[in-house]
Formats: sequence, structure tokens, C-alpha cells
Amino acid sequence: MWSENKVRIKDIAEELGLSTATVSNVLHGKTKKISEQTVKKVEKKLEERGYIPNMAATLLARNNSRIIGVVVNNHAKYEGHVFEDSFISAAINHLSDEIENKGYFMMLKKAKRITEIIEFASMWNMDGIVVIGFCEDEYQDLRDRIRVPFVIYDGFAQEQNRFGNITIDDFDGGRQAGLYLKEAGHSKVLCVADNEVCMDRKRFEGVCEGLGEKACFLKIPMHEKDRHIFYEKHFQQFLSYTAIFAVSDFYALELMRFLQRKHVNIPEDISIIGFDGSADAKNSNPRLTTVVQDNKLRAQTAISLLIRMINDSSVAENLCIPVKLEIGESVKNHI
Amino acid sequence: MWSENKVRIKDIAEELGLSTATVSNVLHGKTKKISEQTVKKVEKKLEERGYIPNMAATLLARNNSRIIGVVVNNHAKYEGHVFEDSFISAAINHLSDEIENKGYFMMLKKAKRITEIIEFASMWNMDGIVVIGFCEDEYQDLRDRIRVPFVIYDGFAQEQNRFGNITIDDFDGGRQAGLYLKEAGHSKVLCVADNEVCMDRKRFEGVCEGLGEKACFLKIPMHEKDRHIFYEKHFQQFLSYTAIFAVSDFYALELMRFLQRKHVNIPEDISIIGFDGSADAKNSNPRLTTVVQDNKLRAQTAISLLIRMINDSSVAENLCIPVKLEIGESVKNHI
DNA sequence: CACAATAGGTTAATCGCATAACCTATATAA
DNA sequence: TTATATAGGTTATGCGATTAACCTATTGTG
Repeated sequence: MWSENKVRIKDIAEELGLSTATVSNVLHGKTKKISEQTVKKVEKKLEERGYIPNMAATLLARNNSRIIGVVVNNHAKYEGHVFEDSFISAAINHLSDEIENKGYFMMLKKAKRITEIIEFASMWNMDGIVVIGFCEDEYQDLRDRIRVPFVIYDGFAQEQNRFGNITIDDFDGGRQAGLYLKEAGHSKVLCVADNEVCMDRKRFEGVCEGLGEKACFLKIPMHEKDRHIFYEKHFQQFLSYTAIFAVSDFYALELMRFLQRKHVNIPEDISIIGFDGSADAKNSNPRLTTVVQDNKLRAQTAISLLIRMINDSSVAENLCIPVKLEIGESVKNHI
Repeated sequence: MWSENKVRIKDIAEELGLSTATVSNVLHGKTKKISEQTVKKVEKKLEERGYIPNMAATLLARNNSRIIGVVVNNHAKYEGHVFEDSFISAAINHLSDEIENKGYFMMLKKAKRITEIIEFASMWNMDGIVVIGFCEDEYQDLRDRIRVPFVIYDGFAQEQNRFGNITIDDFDGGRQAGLYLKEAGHSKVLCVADNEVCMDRKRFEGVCEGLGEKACFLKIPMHEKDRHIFYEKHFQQFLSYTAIFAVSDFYALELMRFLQRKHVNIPEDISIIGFDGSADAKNSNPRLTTVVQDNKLRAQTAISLLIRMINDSSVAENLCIPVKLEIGESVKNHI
């Protein structure tokens, strides 16, 4: 039913009385040894017959696939909805654009373990991989075992290389938030974050730096149900602060909604500040003050670095994307 | 640098003094003609040497790829952020799970034109395609030109087949919303939708049916900037209604935020009702009353239908997923 | 004029895997 | 005893594209 035969290079060649080599060379612009006439003839025929390359054959012959894999950690905290997270979906969206722009194809996958990434990359002969959401030692492990270049989309600060690492300035973002809170007259500030996550620690340290003093730290659980219990349990504690810094917009907005349901006014009673600059933050009510990162720039940086690594395996850089505090309506000025 | 050679079937065969055919047969469970001893030996060696199949070769040899393409219309209304839309990202999330569960791989792509889908499917020898967000005549066109089975994830009601079609009961969803509004004492109801879209018309007709009378219809523009102008321009008109039905949560929430900025209280001054049951709807303030659909079920249905179509090209069904009104806080009871 | 260079191709091997067709030794049946 | 099954494999070909090595006729050069 779905079966008219596909046009192959061989068909084109036969119809023109040429060899497949000539047609293939025309396809790849290697026309130095082919007369202009022949080139034109071949091009016309290719167009006419609607030739579409068979990537499997190409891949097998050339041993590079033009596939870039994007692998996201299927982290428990998302409860199976990773791709619906605003940071992740923004990443996927822009990575998809960049990958296509550069003439590559995207295969998307959730994974729990490094081994899955390695298999995935290997079986498809991927040219490169973008990884999101794993932790530092997993990346070290990956580096030792994988045979294709990869870049860490949500990288962490560090000196070494052998893989690409896109970071944002977590510390500076925290610092900007802390400074802003300080200048707005806040000093009783609570940070909710996960102190086992490097990124979270950096942001927390930044906040302290900006505030000029050590803020309080409260570890937030990663499972949704645990978080609800957590919010209930610490409700009174929250009220004893004038401002809360959450390590992501996701947590900030969740907390904000929780407090609003408890009839706490934001920002009159408590100020909240987030991190990420997600679409949700723009749409919240009141609009969340948050440290924004440019996701499009981040994706562009990641993919162009990856492609440089693909073409020259000695390249491997740490690139840091600047962040900027975006003032919303969720922080009250006490002065 | 990234180059230890990969283990091939040939390597395994040589190391055991067997032929590649035997190894390949073991890999595919065709062990009727192989002694148990040999099977064990081969399996052990495969494990030991960490054999990973080369999909390009497999694909070329068998002419099926185990790739399912997911193609989303890069519609202007999203302004380049399709994958960040909550309906789309939920679709991608669940489709990804189902595709993986069934042992397939997902390639994701934005496309503007049908031709891109056809090329995409053809060059990768895809087993099947899931399409989202195109319009009816484009799908007709696709059906006539593509050679692999496809299912329309956001299908439209209709009798004919030759492709898979997952619909939700748009009319019934509208009807439930209309009925609910009527029972809450609303009669001056405005629908914002795009009357050129079949789905939107069905929902509108459903609303009228539920209300027991013809609601007003206002065509909403698809570009963001135009919508802002549209909201401003029709502000007074909005106020003359007691309830607004928006054809999607996306529009409903945008409108709600617009009205709230204008100090219109929802639902006291105007009630709003949406459609989709997105995560954003759950998180809005007030919580949006909306017609919800089960995205996970939808994805499961789509992929299992697609796989049946892959295995038997005579299959092609219209499957309809039921919807259910979920009461939030955005509709005022006038009785 | 002899020979090299160049233009304009062609031939054939290769990539890794799947699979139909074939082979051989032993066991079983008639 | 001879024919036939069966077990347990092997051989060889094809999938579609790439590409290094090769070929031939014509033109250029000293």
C-alpha cells in the first residue's frame, strides 16, 4: 500500500547512462572532474525524480550520522514529566532549532543511567551528544566510557575539559539576587535548595555574597508529595522570613502558590525570588522576580561548541553564559 | 581520541570460530537450528565484549528502522517556541515514553510544510510518523504522498481512513462546558476561537448545544502581537459578557492574565473556561475550569495504533478519547 | 613527434548486518 | 539396505552510498 519504490542513486545513474560514482559526486559538490553539462543533467534528474538520500546507507558508508542525541535525565523529581518542565522544554525547543539549522537531526531520549547514553550514542553512530540533568560524577564516568564528543547543557563550574561544558554564572546570579534583596531592605532571607546539588550550592553562596551575610538554608525534597509535606511542615518557619530565594522558578512558583492558598500575600507578607527566567515566571501573578538566562543563546552555544568538537576532537571548552536579574513584582521594597 | 573500535558481529564470530550468520541468529532468537551450547557461548561472548548493534547496517539490511518520527507544525502562533507549549510538550513527553516502551526510537522535528515530513520519513526509512498541528487538507496531501503509516495526534472528526486519527471529543467537551455555564446561570457567553480551524468550530458548536442557544463567536488572531492588540480592542466587549469560553487553555490563560492586569476580577466580574487541562491551568490563580484530556492515554493510543499500522498496513482507525470538564475556580455561579 | 598532463569519467571494494540457500554428518524410517 | 529427516551449522548475496584507484581520449608541451 505504501510502497512505490524509492529512487536510488543507481536509478538516476542508469537513466542517464552514468555511473553511481558520478551521481554521488554531483550530490556532494565534487564536480571538479565532471563536465558542467553532466552536472546540470544529473541535477535536473535528481530534482525531477525527487531523489532523497537513504541515510542508513550514507551512515554506513561514511560512518558519521548527522544525528545529534539529546539525552535528558529522567529524574525522579519530575515524576515522569521531564519534557514538560519549562527549563527542559525550552532547552529542547532551542536545541532542536540549532541542530536543524546546522543540518543535523535530533534524537531525543530520557535516560536514567549513563550506560543508556553510551548505548544510544553507539548504536546510532551519533556524531555528538547533548546531555542534561545528570550529576558530576556521572559525567566523569560518561567521559571515560563514551567515544563521541558530548556537551553538558547544564554544566557545572570546573577547570578540566575532555568534554564541552555550558554553564551559567550560578554564583553571580545568586549574588545579583542577594544584592537586590539587600538593597530592598531584606535581611532575613531563606534559601530553599538541594545542598547536594553543586549548582544549588553555588547559587546559595552567591546569595550570601550579595546579601553580605549568611542566609538560612533549607533543603527541599525532590518528590512532589514530599514537597507538599515539606511546605506544610515549614509553613510557620516561612512566615518568619521576609524573603525566600528558591533555586529554580519551578520551586519558587510552587511555593508561591502554596503560600497564596494559605492567604499569604506575595510580596506584601513574603517576597519570593526565583531562578531561570521561565515562561511560567513571566505569567505568574504577581510576576516572579527571577534570575534569567538566555535559553536560545545557551542552545546556540552548546550546539556550535559540539559541532566544533565533532570536527576537531581536540576542542573542549567551558563556556559560561551570563545571567541577569529580571525584576518582577514578587519582591517588596522595605525602604 | 574517541576511537577504540566497536565490536561487530564479525568479531564475535571470529573469536568463537563461528559464522556471522550464527551470531546474528542468536541475536534474533532464531535458535532452533543452533545447539544450546553454542547459543550460550555466543550470548556470553556478546555480553562480555559489550556488543551493540549498528543500527545503520541493520536498517539497511532489513529496511525498517525502528525510528518513529514525531513532527510538529512550527506554527506561527508559537513564534518559534512550539515545544514549550504545554499541550505540545505533554505530547512529546508521553509519546517519548510510549515509543521507548515499545522498543522504538524517537526523532523529533518541527516542520512548516508537508514536504518536509515526507523527506524526513523517507530519508530515515521511518517505520511510522506521528504528526501534530497541521490542518485537514495538509493531512489529505500527506496521505497521498507519504509511504509510511502515520497517525494524527490531534486528529479531527471524520469518517475516512488510510491514516490513523486520534481525536478527542471536541463537541462533547464544548457541550459539557456550555452545559456547566448554563447551569451556573450564564447566558451571555463569548467564544474566542479560530473559526477556520475545524476543531475550534466543533468546540464552539458543542458550547452552543450545551448552552441551549447560540453563543457569540469572536475570531482570535494567531500572532502574539496581534492578540495583544485584539485584547485591547475588544476589552469593552469582553466586559459585556458574563463568561468567556476560550478554545484552549493557552488562550484562556493569556486572556485571564490580560483581564487581571486590567483589574477585572476572575471569576467575580467575568468567568473564564478553557480547554486542554494543561499543567498551566492547574497552576493558575484562580485555578482554571477547563475541559481536560488525558495526554498519557492519548499518547498510548496513538503509538499503539501506529504500531498496529506498521505491522499491518490495512489497519487505520479513528480513535476518540473522551474528555471531562474539570471544575476549577474561574467560573462564578450566578444562582 | 613523443610524452605528459588533464578532463571526464568508470570500477570495484567497503561499511555491518540479515537471510535465503546450501552443506554435511548423524539418526531414523521403510 | 537405502532413502530421508534432522540437527547444526556455513556461504554468499544484497541493502544504498562513498570513495580510492583506475581507465581512456584529448590537449598541451618541449
